Amino acid sequence: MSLEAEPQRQRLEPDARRRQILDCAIRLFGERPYASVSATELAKEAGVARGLINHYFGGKRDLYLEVIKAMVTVPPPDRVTVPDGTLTERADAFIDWFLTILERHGKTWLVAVAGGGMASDPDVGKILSDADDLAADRLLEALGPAITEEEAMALHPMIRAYGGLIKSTGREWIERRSLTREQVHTLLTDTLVVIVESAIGASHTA
Amino acid sequence: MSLEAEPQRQRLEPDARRRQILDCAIRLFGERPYASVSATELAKEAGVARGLINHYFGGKRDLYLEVIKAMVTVPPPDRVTVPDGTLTERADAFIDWFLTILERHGKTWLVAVAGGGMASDPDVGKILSDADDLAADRLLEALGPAITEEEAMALHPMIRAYGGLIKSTGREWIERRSLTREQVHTLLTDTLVVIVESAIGASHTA
DNA sequence: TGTGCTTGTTGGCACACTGTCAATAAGAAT
DNA sequence: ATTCTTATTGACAGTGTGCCAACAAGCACA
Repeated sequence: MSLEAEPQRQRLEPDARRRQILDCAIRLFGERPYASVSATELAKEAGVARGLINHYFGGKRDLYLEVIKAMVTVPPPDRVTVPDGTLTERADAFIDWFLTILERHGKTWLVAVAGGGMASDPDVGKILSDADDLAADRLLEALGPAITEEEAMALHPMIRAYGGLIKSTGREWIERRSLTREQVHTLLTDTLVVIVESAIGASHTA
Repeated sequence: MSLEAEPQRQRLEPDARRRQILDCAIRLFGERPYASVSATELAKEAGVARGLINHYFGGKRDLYLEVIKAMVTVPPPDRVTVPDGTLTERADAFIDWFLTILERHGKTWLVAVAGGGMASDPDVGKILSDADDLAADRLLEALGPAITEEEAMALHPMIRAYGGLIKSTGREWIERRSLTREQVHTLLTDTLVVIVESAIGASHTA
């Protein structure tokens, strides 16, 4: 007796449907660990048949890879960092910018960098590793002309490692609330400067 | 026709059987990620019925928690670190000792600290977090009387975060082989000294 | 040596989850 | 109104897991 009975099924453009499922997956995987989110629940939450997930993404696992990829791609490549200044000033500015965007997307970012709980998975590890590479490049770029090209090459793996410090420090700040933003800022800036100066000094003497 | 037909079933002491299954689980979970190791395979590998795993550990998940717990408990509480010397010397000695034991148990350690691929799981996270706490305590203790009790309190979360740097740096060294032991040694020592001095300096002025 | 008992051990049952795929119908084109 | 494309569905088969009653290995006792 309804005037406009909604059709049982709603046809959407493949891209739209794919995006809808992906958004729903990002939300659910952001709240609970991978294993505790069933494809059935995911489909129900998205108001879709479970088979559609396999149709669009191949499988639950593949969908999860997309989620992680979307999560680690969060930070936009802003360029608000000062283009000149001493190494310390540059590092300071970069960390400050990063902490600001971390203050917003912090929760999501933490889930992502933890691998969502599957860091040992080769494919997941690859995604996270690539994200680390990109982040390291961004950071080295932000430090600007203070370092040469070959110095950047040598620094790259160290900055990758430094990324681990960023993550754990961020976790202490956002999740455990055991550090203030000022403490985090100081710690990350100081260590970054030391790492860069130490490595550059070593490369100069070598 | 066998002279001494082995009995189909072999009765073991509960502790022995439990240890046997746990050892087997440590080996398998150390090689492949959690999801790809089935309880069936685990039981077959251990030469036991699958039901026995549930009987002794409750479930595959609970067994996994035991494995992680066993893995992160690897580092023995040695006391070879120099009891006196400057902060830099102490840090240097500690890092050197740590890198040496890491050279042996490195592979296992990396699997463990990555959460084996389930870091987002609350229970797994708790185990890793406790391990981080213990490691931070050990490190602060190794730095010795150079820092006071309340300084150690304030430093604790920072050292926890520093643990993240240790992990990522160790991964670059052991897994990716993008850094040499000397580079790792220098990086970790320098950053540790800076973190401690910076925090202590701040607490002195405060 | 034979018998009974304790309990470590087994195999099968029921349930949940996942990937696959042919059948279905929503929506545009005619 | 009808046809056609294809997004969408529901069911099926396979696999993994927790649970539990039945079984027997090894010890104690007569």
